[in-house]
Amino acid sequence: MKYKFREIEKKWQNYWATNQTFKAENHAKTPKYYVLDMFPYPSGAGLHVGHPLGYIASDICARYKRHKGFNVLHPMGYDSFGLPAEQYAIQTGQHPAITTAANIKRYREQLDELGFSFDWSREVQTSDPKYYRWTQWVFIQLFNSWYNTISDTAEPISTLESIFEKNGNIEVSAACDEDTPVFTALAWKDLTQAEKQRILLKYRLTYLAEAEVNWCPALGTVLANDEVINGVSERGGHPVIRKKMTQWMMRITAYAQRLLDDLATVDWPQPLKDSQTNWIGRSEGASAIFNVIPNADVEAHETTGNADTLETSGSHKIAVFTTRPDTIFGVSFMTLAPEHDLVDKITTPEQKAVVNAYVAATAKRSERDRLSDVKTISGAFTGAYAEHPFTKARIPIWIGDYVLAGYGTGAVMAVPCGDQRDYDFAKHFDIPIPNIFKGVDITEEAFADKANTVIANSDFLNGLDYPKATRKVIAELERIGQGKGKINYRLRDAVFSRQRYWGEPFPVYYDAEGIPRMLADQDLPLELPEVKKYLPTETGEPPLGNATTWAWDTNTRKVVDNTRIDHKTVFPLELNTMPGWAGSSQYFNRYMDPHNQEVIYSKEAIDYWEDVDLYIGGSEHATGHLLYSRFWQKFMYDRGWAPKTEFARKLINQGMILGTSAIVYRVGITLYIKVGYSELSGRNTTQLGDILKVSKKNNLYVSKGILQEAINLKSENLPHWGFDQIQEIENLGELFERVILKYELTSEEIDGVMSEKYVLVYNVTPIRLDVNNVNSSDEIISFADMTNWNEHEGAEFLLEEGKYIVHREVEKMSKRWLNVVNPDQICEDYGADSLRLYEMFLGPLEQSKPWNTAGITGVHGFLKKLWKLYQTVDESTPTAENLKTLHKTIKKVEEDIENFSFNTSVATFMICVNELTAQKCASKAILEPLTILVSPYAPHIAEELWEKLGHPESIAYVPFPQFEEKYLVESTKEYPISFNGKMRFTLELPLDMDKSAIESAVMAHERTAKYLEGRTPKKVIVVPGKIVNIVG
RNA sequence: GCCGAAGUGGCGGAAUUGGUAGACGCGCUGGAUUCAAAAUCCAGUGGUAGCAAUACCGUGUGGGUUCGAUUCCCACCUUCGGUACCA
Repeated sequence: MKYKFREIEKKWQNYWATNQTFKAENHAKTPKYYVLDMFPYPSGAGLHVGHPLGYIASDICARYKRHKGFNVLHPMGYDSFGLPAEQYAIQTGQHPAITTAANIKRYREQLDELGFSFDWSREVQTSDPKYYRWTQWVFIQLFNSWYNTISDTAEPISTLESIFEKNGNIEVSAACDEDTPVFTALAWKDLTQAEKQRILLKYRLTYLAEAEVNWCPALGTVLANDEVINGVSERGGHPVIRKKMTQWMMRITAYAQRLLDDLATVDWPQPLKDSQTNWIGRSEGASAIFNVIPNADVEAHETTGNADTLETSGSHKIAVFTTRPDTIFGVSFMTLAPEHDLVDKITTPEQKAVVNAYVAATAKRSERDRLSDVKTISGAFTGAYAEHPFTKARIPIWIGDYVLAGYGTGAVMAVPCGDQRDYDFAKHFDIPIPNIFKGVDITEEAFADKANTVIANSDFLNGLDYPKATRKVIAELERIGQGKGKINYRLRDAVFSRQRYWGEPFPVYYDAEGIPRMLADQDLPLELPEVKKYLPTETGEPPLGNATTWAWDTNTRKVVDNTRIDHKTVFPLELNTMPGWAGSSQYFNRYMDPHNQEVIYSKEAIDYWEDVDLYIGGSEHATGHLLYSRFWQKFMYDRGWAPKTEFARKLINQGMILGTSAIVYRVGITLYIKVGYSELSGRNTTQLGDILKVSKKNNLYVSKGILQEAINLKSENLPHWGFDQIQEIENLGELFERVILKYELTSEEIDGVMSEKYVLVYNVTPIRLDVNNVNSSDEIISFADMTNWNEHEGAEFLLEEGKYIVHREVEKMSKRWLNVVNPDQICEDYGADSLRLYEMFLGPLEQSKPWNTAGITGVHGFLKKLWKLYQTVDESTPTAENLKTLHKTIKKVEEDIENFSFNTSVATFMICVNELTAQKCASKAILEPLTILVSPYAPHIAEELWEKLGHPESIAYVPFPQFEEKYLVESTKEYPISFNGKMRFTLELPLDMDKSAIESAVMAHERTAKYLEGRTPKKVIVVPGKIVNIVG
């Protein structure tokens, strides 16, 4: 009988669905096991063969654990809020819910085709009001909580209010805004309700704050850092400015230390833990306060300003954070970030113009742009001076964009002798560089070697090393009240507002005083309103500003028409929506009890399932989803809603499956670009005509626009570009994927820059061939005969329009690159079981590897052989050989699954089937357990064979075969006999033979004599059971 | 720059408490079957030399430890991923 995989697979997929084979119960006598995949965003493109990799691995684990007697929870759902659906809505007017539903339907079909053992009865969709009701609920709980840094836990805000009533906030130690005032109980009682709320907002775990964002006025939205390139928006090229906007924030920084510490408790990949550690960025040091020396001119100037600044003028303090407090006597200036609040207040009238110009210039640049341009030193002197806390010396205060507003206090005490950035700044602006290191030359560069530091010229620190000096100076700073030891984190509170339509609405309205108020739990969900258009409003409000029914009636507790807003009982609702990570930060817990309408999940459910035993997903979520989820989980734990502080015990990052793109380059006009040697570092071995990949690594970006412009010029008119132009062409949006470079000159010195090179750029409009349909691209119709483009790698074609080169590149699968391989077609041609096996067989799960459809015939052939093996099954007693093959396989497969080494177990299956076929094994006693072994990997064929073996019920819960050592016990060993470490021949000897007996047996062998050529061996190494090595 | 991962046949990869390098599969070569093809089956397949037995070389490069190194140590090169004026 033929292996009709299509029929078999359909049959069992229907069986599983009809019988709800994989429905998990929230209770069982057996232990629980929770296997989770990172749920997908249902994109319009559907799945490609790379997507299911992790799902297949997790499905194997889930099925294996069922055989092992665990109660397995293996759910799936969709992270269905997101940008693509919204963009599609903007373009077509189609409601995102409609596109999303269609995409989910398509995803579901594709997933079902692959035979996953998901418990679909627990499906969640983040854009479903029944789901996001609970996202909103968590938000409310965060709002109603504060972080007590003494108990180191989140507590209900009501506890804080009662403390305020009794004692004010003097005794309170909490994660709160920097500008929180100190008050007594008496003062608290005198405050109005609104004032009290404003204070409480400074403590809440989610709060409103002015955050600096990339604002694009033309698009009317905030852009993420990676959506801004060279100060303009990636799409449309509109100018982007840095702007402060009121945004919802998450006080994740309250959890920084715990997020760091608890990494030690989870079994996650080290690289992922490292990225989280870096992201949190803990550094130890000290904070120090420098007093600004009052300046009469500034104060005179300020009196003309508003009254607010007047009361604080004259007593400005600059707080800095430093990891090197021991170098405090080396301070020769201070630098503030251009955005620093004090800049305006301390700048002298003479310097005002210069400073304002500099601040304005910096504001125009995006943060990313600033960071990418580290070579240019710029800054301005404020005219103000600060007083050194110890020497009382006058220290000039500068502003410079090398100081970032968002890190530390946005101000640094500059120690040019000990920090290269300060050193460069000092050199550039001719600021003195005092040396405070003993026996160190600082004429060329700063000295930053902590380990070899001996402090000099530093009063009470003289002669001390780094740790001693640090301790001493911190003690001194504390004594004079101008500083203390401090731990600083790079982690910032997360902006939680998005000016988007397709996201969770905040369950928030604003009262008459503009204070945010939460909806009551029972009023949730607050559903997304209908809007006529999905773009920002003309006044620059987020898309929800277009909704006409978007006001909250506190009497009826219903959403009502905006016209009814009276700020008495009807109030405006929040217009922002939540970011993508909101919905994914709790879904793993919601799966435990997904249909609960009373609570987010029942206590029984979460006490039973506790946490995820195995979480599989991509490493791109290392610092986003996984950090935010850990934060939410800790919060839920603190408030008693979750029994575990970490939601996932073990995590595996599956690698990417890469596609092979076919790219045709048209070799266009040559163009001269001067490239600094540094831009091509490491590539000085490039040969004439090499195809050089343009990437971050060599920092040479060439924009389409510039090339097209240049192509229109004749070579003699080409501009002689200098470094400024190079700077300009870096970072431009539309990047070429490849540039074919040809070196013309080796080196030259221009403008004092060493080793510059002229590079002849042959280019180059890469044309991509659709690897699935080479003939489809009109542009390269000339290549129509290249159906087997693989063979044309590197081939050059001379056509009328010019010269073309064909190139293959392995890269991420993407619709855009035309290199996507569709799993549907594979399932059609070879079956889901083949696809599952093949994806596992490709290589280690964690590794990225290229896809090559041709190879699937190997595993498909294996399945056919397996099928054949079962054609004549009998009740015969298995031979010792049969049993050995089987138990060897059981052992290896079991080990492999436990180690997530799926590729090697597929190889083991192949060996097993090859051996059993050779042995002509037909024994049911062998084939029955083999079916179970294979079933997690190739479930359809396993079910079918199981049925053929006479079992009416599904194989899914049949116990895993028990490995028995006794079948593998050997009496002899094929000893490799080596001479000087080189294996020459093998010799079969009894395993129980002792060392000396082995030695004499080997020495007596005729071939030993041959290799010794009459010499007496110096030494004979015998490792019983392993090897014999004769040293001659 | 910093942090991390990795370099093994034509390709994907296997083997690590140091013990027969290249399992398994793809591809390729030859053969069987077929009118032919597909499919299937058999044999071979790291490189060099040789009819062969066999010899030498071989796990990014250079050293080292060891009877023995893909595995351990030192230095370096390359590729990939992340991150970056973090004070």
